[in-house]
Amino acid sequence: MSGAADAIKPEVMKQLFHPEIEDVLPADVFAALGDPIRLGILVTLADCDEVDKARCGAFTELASPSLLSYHFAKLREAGITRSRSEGTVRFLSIRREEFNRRFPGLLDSVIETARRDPSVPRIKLDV
Amino acid sequence: MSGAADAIKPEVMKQLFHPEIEDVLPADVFAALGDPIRLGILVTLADCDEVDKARCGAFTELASPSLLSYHFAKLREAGITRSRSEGTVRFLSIRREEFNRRFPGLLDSVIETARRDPSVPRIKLDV
DNA sequence: CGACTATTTCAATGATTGTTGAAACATGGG
DNA sequence: CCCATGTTTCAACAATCATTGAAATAGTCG
Repeated sequence: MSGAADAIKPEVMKQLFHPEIEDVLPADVFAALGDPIRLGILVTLADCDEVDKARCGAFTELASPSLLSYHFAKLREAGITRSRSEGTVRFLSIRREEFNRRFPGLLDSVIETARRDPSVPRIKLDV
Repeated sequence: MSGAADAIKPEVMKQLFHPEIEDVLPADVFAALGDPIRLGILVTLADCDEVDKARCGAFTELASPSLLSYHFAKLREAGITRSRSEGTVRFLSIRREEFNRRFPGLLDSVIETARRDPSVPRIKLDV
């Protein structure tokens, strides 16, 4: 429109839906946890969360890209994770503080449960 | 077979399947918890578990008998509850000790989570 | 712009789920 | 034995789920 070059464009990829934490229902949370791949994503995130640098593309050992995207959406829509875009890459993290406020103590025991169990697949993120 | 009258017949209703607690997988547990009616059954049981006198028929506020039976089976097959028959009636209880041994701390935070949330239906058992 | 990479979306599929109502089964009591 | 009661099973159904592969989209870099 104006003659000025739109040089400084803040990288804003399409925003994905994240529910308000108050709107998250327990049954939906548990349903989201009821799949081994998603539990694998969760424990992998939990073991990497301190750096907050878990690229979506780093999970390909768990499933194909498109299937991963499906499972990422399930976790995100259940209020468990947050997806943040940075340039061409998308990062995934656990909504720890919010989730702990909404369901105190639940996340820790879920993660511990999943972490302890060999049926839950996990990968080593190369951060 | 023998001429003796089979007078003393211990009341044995058809045995329902209960998995060994070691065979229970976290993903199946969470899937079983991923339904509001089943969470309602669980918190109702939790609030009545001390007496261990929760008749299956006492849950009819939550759903129809046949639907209840379906949800009871889900909880049972996920290793969360135990169904015990006594004459014509069936009683339901939480497999607390076993479950706590298998997944330490999980059950308590699940029950707390469900108990706190108004989206989980609950009933008052008339014991 | 055009090629390239990362990720999501779409369409299609078979499997599983939650629900309903009718039928079957088990037990106890006349 | 027949009946009443409590509970499960069965058959059906629409809805959702997990999975696949191809296509679309967003951003980066030449």
